[in-house]
Amino acid sequence: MARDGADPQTRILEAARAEFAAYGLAGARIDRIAKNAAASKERLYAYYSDKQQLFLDVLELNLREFASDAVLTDHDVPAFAGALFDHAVLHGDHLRMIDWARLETDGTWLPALEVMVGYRDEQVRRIRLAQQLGRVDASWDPVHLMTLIFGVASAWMHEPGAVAPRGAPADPEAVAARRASVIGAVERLIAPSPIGPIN
Amino acid sequence: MARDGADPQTRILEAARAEFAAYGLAGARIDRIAKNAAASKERLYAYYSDKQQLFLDVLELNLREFASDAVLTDHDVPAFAGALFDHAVLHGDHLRMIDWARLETDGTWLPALEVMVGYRDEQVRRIRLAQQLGRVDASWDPVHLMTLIFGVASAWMHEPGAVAPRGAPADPEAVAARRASVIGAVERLIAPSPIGPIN
DNA sequence: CATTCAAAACGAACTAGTTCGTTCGGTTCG
DNA sequence: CGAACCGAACGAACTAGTTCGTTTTGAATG
Repeated sequence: MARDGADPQTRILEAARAEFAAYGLAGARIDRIAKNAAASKERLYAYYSDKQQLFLDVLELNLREFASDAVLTDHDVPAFAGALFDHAVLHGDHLRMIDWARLETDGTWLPALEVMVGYRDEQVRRIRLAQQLGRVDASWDPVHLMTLIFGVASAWMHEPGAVAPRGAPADPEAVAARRASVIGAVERLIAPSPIGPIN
Repeated sequence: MARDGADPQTRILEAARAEFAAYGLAGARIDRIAKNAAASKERLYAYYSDKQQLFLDVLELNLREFASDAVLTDHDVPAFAGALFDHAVLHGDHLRMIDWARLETDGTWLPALEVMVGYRDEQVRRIRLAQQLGRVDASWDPVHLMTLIFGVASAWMHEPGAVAPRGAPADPEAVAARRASVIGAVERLIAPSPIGPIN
């Protein structure tokens, strides 16, 4: 499954990534991680103190990749939403991992959580700048708008009706249509002065 | 925890509701459910065939309550979003339960899923009607819009940054502000012909 | 009102299986 | 040689589900 030429530590982390995303912290099996990593449990526990620590390491890694992948640039908020959507589609595991963490932990992410908070604050700052530049309606609370954009971009991943039976077929045409809807929605959200004076 | 005067079967179901919402299917403990229900395991297994069946029963119950609680009426889509938001705030357990089910099952909800699909289809139908009445921009694919509205209404529950440490303080003022943002967002989403001809 | 009796419920122990984390002898490789 | 690694096994803890003897309930009956 994951017998890359990489060193065992990396192979284990990579296998853990898939395992935790699929089954969560409680459902993940250490034996399965070791097996899929083509490594021994002895090695796994040589590198990671215990199951939960491995879980948190995986979570932090995912969040770092996410935070460096989907960034608000050029004050283009719709494009940002598109990037969020793309990341969610391409790395569905990351979204699942965040959900697992939210559900299974009592808030002791500490290291991983800081990554998320720092990322969030930075994007909020950029939204505020976009507002000053007139690209985003100034009446929005930027923190609220940020949350709403996340909600819109990940709407399809949390859709209760869409129970893609473990690994969606991911019809490219449907995905493109959804992406367009997300971007269109965000454009409507940020449109300046929808009622107020015409510039 | 839940020693209502009700019969054991109901007490068990109620205790299971809290247990599964908090810990999920894998994390829930049968012993804990029985204890909190002030019932014996012997009774639990007399009423429910096994753990997963109990989980699915709880899920279906939650979905039914949800489906009868948040309904699109009077072609008022923003009010519908408000109702969704209110339900999510008041019954955070239901949202958690849906997330658990999405993450922990391979799609074998069958009974519970039909409730959700039926509900979803009905609301989509009403959105389509609202479009015909000019209350919602006709250029929206109603299914897409439905998903987006769900995403907006539940944005705060899926917010990765907001790690309300198990049972949020739920500052009423902040909740009201979030509710207003959700409704405002949906109003912007559905506003007819933002660019097209002026009727 | 008192008695009876079967169903419902309790509680505690038990079975059988699973899983984390550890240990250890053997093997490869630098 | 020694460090890294594997594979296999093991112990301890935990947990779903079962069993069984006892107690409570509640309705019918005399």
